[in-house]
Amino acid sequence: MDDERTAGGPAAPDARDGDTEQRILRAACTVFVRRGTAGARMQEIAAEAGVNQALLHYYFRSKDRLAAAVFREVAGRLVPAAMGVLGSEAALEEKVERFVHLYIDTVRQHPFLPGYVLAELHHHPERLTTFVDPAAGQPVRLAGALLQQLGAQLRERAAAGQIRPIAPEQFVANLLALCALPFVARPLLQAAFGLDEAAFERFLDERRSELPGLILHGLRP
Amino acid sequence: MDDERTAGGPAAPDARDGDTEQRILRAACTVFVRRGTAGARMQEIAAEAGVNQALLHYYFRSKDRLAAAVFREVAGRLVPAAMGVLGSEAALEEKVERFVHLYIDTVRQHPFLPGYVLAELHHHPERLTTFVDPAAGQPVRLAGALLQQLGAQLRERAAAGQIRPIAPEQFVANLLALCALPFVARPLLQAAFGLDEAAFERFLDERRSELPGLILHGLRP
DNA sequence: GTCTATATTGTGATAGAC
DNA sequence: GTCTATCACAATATAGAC
Repeated sequence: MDDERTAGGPAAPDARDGDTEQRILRAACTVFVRRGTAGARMQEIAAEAGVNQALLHYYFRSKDRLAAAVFREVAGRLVPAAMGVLGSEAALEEKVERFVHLYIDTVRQHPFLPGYVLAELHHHPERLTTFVDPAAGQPVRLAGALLQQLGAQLRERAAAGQIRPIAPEQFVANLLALCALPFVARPLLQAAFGLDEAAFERFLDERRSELPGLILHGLRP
Repeated sequence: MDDERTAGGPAAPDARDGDTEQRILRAACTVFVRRGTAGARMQEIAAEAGVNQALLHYYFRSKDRLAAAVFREVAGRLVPAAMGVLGSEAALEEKVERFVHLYIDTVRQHPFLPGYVLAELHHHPERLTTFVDPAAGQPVRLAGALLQQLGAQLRERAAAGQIRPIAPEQFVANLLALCALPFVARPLLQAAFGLDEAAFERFLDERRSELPGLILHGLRP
């Protein structure tokens, strides 16, 4: 189960790919996301990385610093991309579809990621500083430019009679909710609906194609 | 912050209301929901209950058994009620509105509850047996009667041209998503939208009144 | 039933050889 | 940089007096 190795660069001295710090960080991501921060064990991370526990402290000093590094790593993947979509110049329909597809396609490969990020923010709100714009001290301007731009877009459409008025905060919350919850609640849904892994994947496929239409229909006047 | 006491029954011998086992269980709920199972400490629970740590083991034997009791307790509050609404004989519009109001009104008093339940199901899927119908071995018949009844209702409406067709699984997932996520993602939303506690409460008010309409509009043909 | 004291791990972290 | 060995303490669990 461990110690699987890639083809291996020709000059790899000990048959383990990548430099050690990266391997440890990747292993830590796996374990922290799987077990949660409080449930993760340094020993399990070391084993997953194929090194011993002392090296973890050599590179990251303490479990808490390693946890912070992990959070930056995994949250940094999705959040900026998602905000990029919402803050782009695209039309509303385009934004919704791109957001849904980006979110589901990305998270599918790491199903426990949303649950980890959200739980971590509950237990360690200070990690929000990860997203803070150093200049403004504001969480990466979702509160600022993005929300305002989106709000203007929604008001325009409403004024033209194309959609019903909706606050941009509610709009973003709906989008996030409909995309994220199937992953966060996966064990519950699989049991309640009686779905095995394959059936759940089909459930996600169906969602991916139907959500954009559903969201936009909900806004029609 | 602790040791607050009620008016007190006249025959209360040591001025602490309720019997000890109940006090411990309630304290355990508070701490487990706040910290998560792995992060909860027996000592903190003992302090919260106003007793010492040994009593926890006297009544519940081990941390794991206490955790199981807590999960039964808190999950047992909401899940059956929500399923009762969805499985009732009411019309679709009625079901949606009652579900949204029930969910938001109930969870508002325990904001971290959904996050706890969902995280717990990730880390301890075996707790799903809490919901298992002892007879059928099926998770409390959401997979069975309820889902079928709801599916029939949705198909009828679609056949009458009143809504677009939708699988009952997707419908339930949407309902749960739109209600639960604001609580699960509360720290993120508050920061991203720049809302203090009072503003977030208003955000929830708005959601409570707008969600039913939004959900039903999303289904129109 | 409830307490104090203590046993017994588990777990993050460090020292020091190589 | 990487390892083995070990420390120090936190946390669950138990023993036994009252």
